[in-house]
Amino acid sequence: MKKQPGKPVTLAHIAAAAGVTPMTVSRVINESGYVNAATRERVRRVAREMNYRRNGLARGLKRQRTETIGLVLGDIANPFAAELSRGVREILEQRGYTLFICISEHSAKEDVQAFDSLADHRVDGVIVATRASRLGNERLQELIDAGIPVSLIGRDFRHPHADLVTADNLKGGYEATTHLIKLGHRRIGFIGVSLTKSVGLRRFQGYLEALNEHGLLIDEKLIVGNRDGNDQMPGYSTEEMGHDGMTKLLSMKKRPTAIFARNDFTAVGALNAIQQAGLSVPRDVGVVGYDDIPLASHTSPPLTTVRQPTREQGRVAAEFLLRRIEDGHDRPRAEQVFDCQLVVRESTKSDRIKS
Amino acid sequence: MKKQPGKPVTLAHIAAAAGVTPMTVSRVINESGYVNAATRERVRRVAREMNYRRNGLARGLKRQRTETIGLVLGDIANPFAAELSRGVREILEQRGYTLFICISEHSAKEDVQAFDSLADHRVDGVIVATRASRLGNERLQELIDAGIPVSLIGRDFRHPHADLVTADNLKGGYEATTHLIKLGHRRIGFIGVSLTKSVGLRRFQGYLEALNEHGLLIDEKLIVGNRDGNDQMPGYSTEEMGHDGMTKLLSMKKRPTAIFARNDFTAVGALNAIQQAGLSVPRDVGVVGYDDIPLASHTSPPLTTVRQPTREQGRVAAEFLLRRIEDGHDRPRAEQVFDCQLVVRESTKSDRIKS
DNA sequence: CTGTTAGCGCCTTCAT
DNA sequence: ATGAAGGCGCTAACAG
Repeated sequence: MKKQPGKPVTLAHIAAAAGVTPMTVSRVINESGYVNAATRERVRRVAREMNYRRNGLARGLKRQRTETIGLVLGDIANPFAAELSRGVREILEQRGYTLFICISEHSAKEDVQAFDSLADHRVDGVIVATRASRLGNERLQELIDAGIPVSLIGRDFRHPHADLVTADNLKGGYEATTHLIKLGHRRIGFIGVSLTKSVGLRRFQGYLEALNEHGLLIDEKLIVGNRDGNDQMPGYSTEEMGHDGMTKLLSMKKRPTAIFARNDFTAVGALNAIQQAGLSVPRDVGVVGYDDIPLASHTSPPLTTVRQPTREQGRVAAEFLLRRIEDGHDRPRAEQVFDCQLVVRESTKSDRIKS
Repeated sequence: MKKQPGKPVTLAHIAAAAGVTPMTVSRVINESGYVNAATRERVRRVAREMNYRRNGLARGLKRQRTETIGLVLGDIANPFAAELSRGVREILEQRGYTLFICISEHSAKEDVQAFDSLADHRVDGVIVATRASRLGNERLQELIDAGIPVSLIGRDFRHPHADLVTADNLKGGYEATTHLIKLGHRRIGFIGVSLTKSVGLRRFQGYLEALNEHGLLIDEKLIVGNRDGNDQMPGYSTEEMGHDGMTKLLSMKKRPTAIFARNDFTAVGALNAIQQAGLSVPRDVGVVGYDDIPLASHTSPPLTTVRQPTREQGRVAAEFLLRRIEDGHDRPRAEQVFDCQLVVRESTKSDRIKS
């Protein structure tokens, strides 16, 4: 048993070099079972000298688990996704799991590819934080039925054996809009509707409900975004949507006195469009965003927004998943809905509304 | 061979159900070798009905490759990292590889963990885009020596058998600073020095060289940041550093007339600090950032910055890696340095400098 | 404390 | 066009 140059070192190589069997080496590497102290040291030394790396494929194949979790994200350039993954990692790390992230760039096809890759490589479970799609949901269904533990974050999909974590975006949208109404605004615009993103849709519904409940008419002309369902654009470029949408709203004969943007990036784009038009926030137009990204407190003026406990959602999703991995596929689904919190800053601190 | 509920379906299960041997099923699944058309259809149907998913561990173990690439990123909430990963994915996808991303949160320890996880799970190669550290470099060295193909992006580490892609940050910093000097600025601040991030360090060196070469004195008081080397903060929160650094600079008796920020987030923070102080950009203070993130063209005023071909760097790193995987470990190292490009926008469009 | 046996699920090779 | 044998590298279970 001589090591070939180029081929990876195996337990057998080390065993031969140390004059023991592969099993003993395995015990040393995994620190399991009894091994004579002297033998252990010798094996350790040889393994180190030969630059041994264990083969996770063989190990996983034998043990039927890989201590590995997959996370599917739609968009990597996104403070929300980042914060989520931090929460997930926090939990996984302390439980000894490794996290592999797959990006689907908001495409259903790549979503499916990500699921397949992770399932094929036998991760012990998958956390899915991409938005729903017919294709994606179908494959997800298959995965779960095949017994792969799945935990969902903010994805509009239910299955009796998949856990779900969401934020109450409807209520968040409702509160953001109500905040503007209470400040005296009567013509409130919405920037960033899209028919495919369920999360944004919820926020929009909250906006509609608030208007309704306060007896305000819904004016379609105050609602902008890409409503044709064609929104392949990555999340971060919504600054552009905010900018363009706001510019459009400002060109109206009776422009809105305030706007609610579907997320903070959109709001920042709107902020700049307003300032470029020579108007002032919040004096001429009040602005509310959503997500409370780090930038939100550093814009000028600082942005009123709705905060959701993002990291906590990641943590809980990870905990749900680990529990499911331990308890097995039959565990009934857990669901947790998190409250959102309005964060009032300067961008709505208006005391007189121009009508 | 009856399928146990709960256990995954294997080739053997399908073979039994379809009345063939596992080998035939394997040929159908992989579309390799001759299989009778009728048999093929039958096997396909059974596989579909049983919701078969191939076991990538067994497959990889046998074939000695997984068609899988690992990407190690320091910070996920970062347009730069996002753009990089898009470039990488573009190439990998068309070549049939799957990408798994690991995040190290800018910690050397987690960097090493990521390397180990990926190596253990036998990815075919690793792309590393985290900043250098002693620990990380040591382990990287071991990986490469063990024969794992490695491609580096913007990481200050050289090895005869690892490829490297970088942007010329020194030149970029030099040109950004020279731009300000040519506009007439004489007191130019730098925000965001840190002794550990080599990339930022290069930009800073460019700043120093430009000052030197134009006969300007270097004023230490104009240089702010966390110089104690203690910068565990994630990249995106550098808005805070920009804000705080700028505030500090503005409180000086002779404040700078322009600043160069180590990246766009820092610059945005500075922008807002300036405006909160009641001053105007570029009239009172000119601002230059670095990276040309999408936000940069949507700030008010739009931000002058330095663009690097980020996605292209990802593409080239991926191409280097694939070539190395094909050619084997002995392939000599490839290195490509990309030029950066100054993008002039409103934040430096000053025609009169207040001194 | 250490070794032997066997098999995880798949695919390469050779045989039919 | 299909099957049989064997082994990738590792470890559970049992034997000594």
